Amino acid sequence: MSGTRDKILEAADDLFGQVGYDAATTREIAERCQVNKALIHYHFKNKEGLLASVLDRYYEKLAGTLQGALSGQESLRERMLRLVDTYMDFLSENRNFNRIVQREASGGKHMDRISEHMAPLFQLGTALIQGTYPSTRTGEMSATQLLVSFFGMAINYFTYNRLLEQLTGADPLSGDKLDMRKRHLRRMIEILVDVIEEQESQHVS
Amino acid sequence: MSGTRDKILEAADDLFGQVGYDAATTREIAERCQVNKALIHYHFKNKEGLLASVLDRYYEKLAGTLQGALSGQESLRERMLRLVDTYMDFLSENRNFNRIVQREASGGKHMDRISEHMAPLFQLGTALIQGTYPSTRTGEMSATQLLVSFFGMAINYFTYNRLLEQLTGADPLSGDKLDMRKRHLRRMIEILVDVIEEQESQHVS
Amino acid sequence: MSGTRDKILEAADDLFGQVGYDAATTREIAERCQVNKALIHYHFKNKEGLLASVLDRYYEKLAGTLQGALSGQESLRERMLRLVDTYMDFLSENRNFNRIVQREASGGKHMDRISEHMAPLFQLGTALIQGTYPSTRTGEMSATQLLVSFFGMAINYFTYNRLLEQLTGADPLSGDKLDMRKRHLRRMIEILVDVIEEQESQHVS
Amino acid sequence: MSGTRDKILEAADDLFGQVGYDAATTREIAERCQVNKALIHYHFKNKEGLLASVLDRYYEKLAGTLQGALSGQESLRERMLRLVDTYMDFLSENRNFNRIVQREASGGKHMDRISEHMAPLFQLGTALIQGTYPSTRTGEMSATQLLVSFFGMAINYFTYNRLLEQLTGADPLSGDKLDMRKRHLRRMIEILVDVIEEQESQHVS
DNA sequence: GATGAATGAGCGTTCATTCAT
DNA sequence: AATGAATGAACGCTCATTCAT
Repeated sequence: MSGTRDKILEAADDLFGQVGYDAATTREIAERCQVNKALIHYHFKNKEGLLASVLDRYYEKLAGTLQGALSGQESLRERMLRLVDTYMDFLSENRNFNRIVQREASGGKHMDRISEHMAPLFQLGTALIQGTYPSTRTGEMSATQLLVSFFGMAINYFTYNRLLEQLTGADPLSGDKLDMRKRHLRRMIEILVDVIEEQESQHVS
Repeated sequence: MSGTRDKILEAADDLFGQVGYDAATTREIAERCQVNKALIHYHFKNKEGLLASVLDRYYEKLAGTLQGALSGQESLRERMLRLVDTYMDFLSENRNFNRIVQREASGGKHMDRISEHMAPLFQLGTALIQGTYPSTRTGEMSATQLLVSFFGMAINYFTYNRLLEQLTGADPLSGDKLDMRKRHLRRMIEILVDVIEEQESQHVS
Repeated sequence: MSGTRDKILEAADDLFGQVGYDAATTREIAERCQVNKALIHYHFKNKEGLLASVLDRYYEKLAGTLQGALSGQESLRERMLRLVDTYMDFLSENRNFNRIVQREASGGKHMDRISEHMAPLFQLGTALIQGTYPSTRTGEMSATQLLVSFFGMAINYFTYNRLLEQLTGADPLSGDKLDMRKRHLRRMIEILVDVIEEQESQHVS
Repeated sequence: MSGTRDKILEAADDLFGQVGYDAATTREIAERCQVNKALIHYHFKNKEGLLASVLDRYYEKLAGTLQGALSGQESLRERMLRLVDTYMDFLSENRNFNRIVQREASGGKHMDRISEHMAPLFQLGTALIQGTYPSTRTGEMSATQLLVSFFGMAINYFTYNRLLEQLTGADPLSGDKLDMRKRHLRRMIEILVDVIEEQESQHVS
């Protein structure tokens, strides 16, 4: 049993989340989990491999979580409402995830690795929407445009939580505030699905 | 004449945008603009001071741009439609801006400086919306929630443009694609303002 | 085996002695002992830590040496005569010691560390003298005044040895000249102990 | 009128005294006297030239002071008593002098310059003593030995004033304490001149 | 005399990584 | 699986000094 590997992963996850990949040092990671510095390279080959493992772990968890939310027999509207909740919960419970991904996705050498992880999730989403609503295949309200928007709405609440905290004086990640945000996003879903369904009826005719 | 200062700013802007603040080195910045390494510290005191100057320059430009878009006698709806266009153009013409800000806003030591810059812009936005639509003072469709959402929709298109490129096979930042995104966002504005105005009429009664 | 640590200490000792702490560079220390520059920081954390270790080593040696000289059953006069010899031998055999200490004791950031090392030695000396000759507790011939004087007589011969060399044309640190200096200091001891014992007899009456 | 030159000298004197030649930077010297950094090189050629000027100024002052004390028709004993007072006053009024000299005399590249300054003063002293007391030409109580001793007694009180302050809890450079030290040194003169005069009478016979 | 900009060398320090044990 | 020592490259930064104006 290699509890060491997990301890390193945990520490790296924390430090990457707090200061970013480049500012994080193997020395501090090793110190945080009380492990010899050289062991990081023994277990993960190098610093990049460590980040890859951290990301892999997250996307594995995320894929499972989202799949669970998307499956089922309810209407797409219902499943999307559930998805938003699930995703917000995931971001809330794994705050380092968004911190790491937002940073590395904004350019730099790890951008592609993240793209690779997200592509199948994104494609699953567009396929699902387009399957139900053919009118979303193209145009200004295409599934792609909608997904990017929803993705942005969800993620940015976490990315700029410090700004929001400063502006509102309250912790945006507390249970209350997070619930309000989830209500907002569900409302957005309702509004947009209404719009799409109306557009769909015109599209068919 | 202090063209040197500007040359350094330009180079730093580029490198910060490409690899991030931490991965950027003063040595490479100096090389890129053919300037002595020590001059960076002469003109900006610090690597941190250099980032601060880069950010200041952007937020100065942005504040001017947004103010121009928000002023005028048209309805708020009109002004918001114009604002979205203006903001998207700004992000398109200053692509490093989003790269730098997204990274540094996701935690780390420069988060607060960014918050300080964005706070007044954000407050201006909420004040404007709440002034016209009192029903947006609280609740799931509050001005704050709406602003975070719009901000996220706009920004994320740029943040994940590489993912979109990979998925669609086309450059999301080309004129065509960018116009489509702007149309999407304007449509979102129309939809939401409709919703708010209806909600407003009920709120008054 | 940590011979590396000692090699670094030796080289640092030499260079600090020759050019002073500030003018000494870690790079040259590393070169002198054929050791990787980074190892200095691995073993001593800091350039400051390196100086601290150099000083500690000296004061440890010195404390042992002086304790050996002061112990015994002979009269204080005898022990002081022996002490002077021992101290002069120590300074002669560890010439960098005086060079380093004189420089750093003359103000600057390491002054306090040196004071801390010397304080117990100094206090031991005064206690010993005052114990034997109560009349030296205060006044112009107090133990403190006498110790400072003797300390100065001994040290300055080394500090200004280059001046003396220039004036006399001979090496003041050669065996002959050093012996003469030791005879001078012993004679000073004899003279002053005579004075103190006479003063003591008047003091008692 | 070049008040600038003097302002620089003053600032350099202070900083050299506080942190030493190597740790002092031209930038801080320039800042302290509100003068452009480049002007230091205009007025003093380089940093070494600045130290040379600082030292020259001191030794000029010192030579005048000592000459005044040594001249006169009184006995050598009287003149030496006066000299000790004068010298201690000089050290007290020019505390940076001793700080700078002790540091640079302890090895390093400025040692020789200091030796050159001190040699004539030292030779004057030995000539004077040997002229009056021929028995001090050689031996353990030679004029040279005596001068080194007195020099050391005087100087070391200032060099180790911080240690003394820590040990006694009082400022050794206050008027009271300084007077006591001067009394001690005068007493030492009396004692030693007595010894020499006795030795002299035996030497003649 | 005085200044702001510029320079090249070098500073102490830290990095990810390797290696022998 | 684990460790302490070692490595070479590079880091941000500061230095004394120069130069054109």
